Amino acid sequence: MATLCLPYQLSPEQTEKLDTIIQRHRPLQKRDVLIENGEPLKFLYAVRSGSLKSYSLDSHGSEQIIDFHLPGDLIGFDGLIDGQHRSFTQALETTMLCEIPMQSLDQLSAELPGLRKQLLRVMSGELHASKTLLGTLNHHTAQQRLANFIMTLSNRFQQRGLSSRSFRLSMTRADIGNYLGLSVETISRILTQLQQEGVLAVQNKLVEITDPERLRALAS
Amino acid sequence: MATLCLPYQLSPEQTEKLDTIIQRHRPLQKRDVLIENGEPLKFLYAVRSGSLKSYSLDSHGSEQIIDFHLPGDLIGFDGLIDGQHRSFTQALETTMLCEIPMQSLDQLSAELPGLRKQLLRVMSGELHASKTLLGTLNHHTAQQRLANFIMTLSNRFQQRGLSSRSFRLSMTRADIGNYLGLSVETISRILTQLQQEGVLAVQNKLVEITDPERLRALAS
DNA sequence: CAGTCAGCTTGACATACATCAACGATTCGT
DNA sequence: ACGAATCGTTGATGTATGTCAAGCTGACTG
Repeated sequence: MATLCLPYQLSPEQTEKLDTIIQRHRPLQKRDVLIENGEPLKFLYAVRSGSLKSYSLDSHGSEQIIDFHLPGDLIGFDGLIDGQHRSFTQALETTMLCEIPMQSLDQLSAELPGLRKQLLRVMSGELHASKTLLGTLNHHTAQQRLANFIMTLSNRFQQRGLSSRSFRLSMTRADIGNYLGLSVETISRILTQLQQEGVLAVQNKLVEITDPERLRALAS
Repeated sequence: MATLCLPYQLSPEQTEKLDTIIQRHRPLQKRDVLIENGEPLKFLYAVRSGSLKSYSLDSHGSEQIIDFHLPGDLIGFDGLIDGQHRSFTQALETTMLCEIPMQSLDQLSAELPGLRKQLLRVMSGELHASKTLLGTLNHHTAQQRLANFIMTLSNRFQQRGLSSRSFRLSMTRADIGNYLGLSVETISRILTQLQQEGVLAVQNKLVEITDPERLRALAS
């Protein structure tokens, strides 16, 4: 089960130890809330299938989407700072999770240097991704942002052994817009535009990348 | 020395152990480059005085500022993912640093659970700050972004026991603009505007917050 | 199976900010 | 201490993207 939930390079011995602390979580339905802001951090979660979004609420109570979580992702790192989750996390579709008790994880990471490094590596990777995204959003046009978003999804699916050419956008256009700092209308317009240019084939939630090379070029 | 470089709650015993591995680094002058992209990650650095900026170069070779580092900050976490620094880091003024060998830190963190937690906490905090900033930049006007930037600096200075009311902007207007995704001209215009409204008193690099309440209101 | 509603698309118009340009103010190096 | 370069300010103009409005489509529900 550990290999399903934490698909990283660990020795068989380490995997076995991990298995003893990882639990299966009940499946979530679309719109189910996994984590509420301010909740004590008792578990990290690993996505087995499905997807989720994390968001915070600003002073006016409107959603600010921080991240989308795909199969293989770990959820909850932002709460390590003070033992409280710092955002809401909600399922975008039917979703299966593993649940990893923080306390056991901490104990185990004392014994296993490999696990310790792995955890740091995952966090470091998230940090880097987040900072890169910042740069991307700051200095790019709407088209570049969206192209970049789709490339990033494609890459993440590929890393998990799923199709990088065609996939389902489980989030709404509004979610994408919110995440990229663009309006729904702009997302919609650019998707049709990319389709007209032969870069994508879009059919509702389904996206096929018909010209990966040009998409990559647009994303830079 | 450890207390200077890593001003976190650690026991005297832990502090003493840390002291044995922390080294003083030669002072940097303005524009000196501390870290080059792709360099192997041998040390983490802690800022004792002065300030630095981290940036990456996009495909056209132009700078994307990722972060500013103030006294008390730790530099280098984004490199843990694969043992390579993922950005350039350059001094904005004369700057004093401590240098912490990664290898010793790793060994030490196996012994000291408190240190391990502290490291995770720092990274988690950075992750949270970075994701919050993302939300801020995406959904706010130029004025709100700049107000937020100045509030954030103010808070960070306060945490380090420095004045939160007046401080020096060691980075150029262009740096601020780059970081916030705005043009130099916009930064300049909004600074004069905030001054006219009596929120700030700006004199070249020196900023005094004359109406913290209104600044906070603008930043939200 | 029909009605409803959330999600998506498309068009017309408004605006915040970028860009271009010129000039003033500091800082830096010799 | 001087000249040169970098940095900062201000004004005029352009444009990408937001906002408003209307209609369309697909999905869930009773």
